[in-house]
Amino acid sequence: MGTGAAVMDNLSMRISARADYAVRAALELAAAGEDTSLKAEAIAEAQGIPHKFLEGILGDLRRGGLVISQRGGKGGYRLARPADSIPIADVIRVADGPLVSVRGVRPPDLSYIGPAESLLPLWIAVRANVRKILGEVTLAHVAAAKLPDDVLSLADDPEAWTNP
Amino acid sequence: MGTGAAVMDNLSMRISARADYAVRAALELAAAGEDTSLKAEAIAEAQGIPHKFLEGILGDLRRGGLVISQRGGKGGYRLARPADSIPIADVIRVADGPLVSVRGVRPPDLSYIGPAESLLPLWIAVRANVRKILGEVTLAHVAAAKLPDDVLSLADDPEAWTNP
DNA sequence: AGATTTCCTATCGAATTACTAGGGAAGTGT
DNA sequence: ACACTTCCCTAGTAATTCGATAGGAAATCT
Repeated sequence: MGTGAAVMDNLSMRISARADYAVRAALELAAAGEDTSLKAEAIAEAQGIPHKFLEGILGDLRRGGLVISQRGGKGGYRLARPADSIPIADVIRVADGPLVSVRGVRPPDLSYIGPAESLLPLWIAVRANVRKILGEVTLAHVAAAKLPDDVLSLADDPEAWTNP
Repeated sequence: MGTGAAVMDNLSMRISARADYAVRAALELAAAGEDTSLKAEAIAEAQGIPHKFLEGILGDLRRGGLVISQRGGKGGYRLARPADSIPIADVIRVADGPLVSVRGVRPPDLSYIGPAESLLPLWIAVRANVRKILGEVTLAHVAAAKLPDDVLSLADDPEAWTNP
């Protein structure tokens, strides 16, 4: 579980508890295999996620078509597709909902004037780049601890781990 | 304005009003030139930013060493350094805090277990990527509407402007 | 002095986030 | 039929954050 500084945050890019929990739950399912069902309680236990909170998130994953559920004694959740066909981006999107915004306004609706005119293409570029990574890396990659080389090389740069 | 996709859905990437306003104010100063002072009210007017709100943001930029202020009749704000030596990342960080966070915690302070172990390097890679762009593009680039080629090519990909 | 403009503190409502509570619906084994 | 399990749904809530506003003190110019 993530223990550490309870500092302020929230800047240009932030991954919410919901998104983080959703990905970790999906990874647990990926590790169990496409044909094995896990109960919400077991996932919550394994990843240290509040169980009732997780239930809501798993509901989102189900409605998003990423996960299949079954109730009753032998019930639980399992992945709807092979883990190598589910990018991390999908999980985050389904759990966290529509959420690309500048000041709560969607980019196409922004009007920048004067010297700020080129700001929009910049935001778009950043977003495209983030999506390139999270759309390329799948649950299978992370669960097997085998990230694609280009992603790994980004993370290997020592400067990437420093503060600001 | 381009009314392209109505739902610019996607990953949890959000630029706060504070960060957006801070960058736009800095761009206005960049356009004015390093030696020209602009009054907060003038910047607020030019960019359509609530003037009292902007005052607080400019205070942050000053404390962050990006801007120099002068009070009194001929006072105002001006850049502390040449516009081509101030990356957008610096402005956002100073105005809004760290650039990327997971659940309010900065990536290096997270700890993951089980199949989620490789999540940390993934977040680090994403963060490094965001930093690469926003650390490369300066106020001068945006104010002159001349983004670096590699950034421009990312934004030019039509798919970058569409939905999931 | 008098006008101007930054600077500081304090407050506010609305929204969002991360969770909690309780109970009903659907499925399973005896 | 019955008990038990597990998902499913709706509400609520405490804490924080966000965007914005107000009033006035301190500095600087003419």
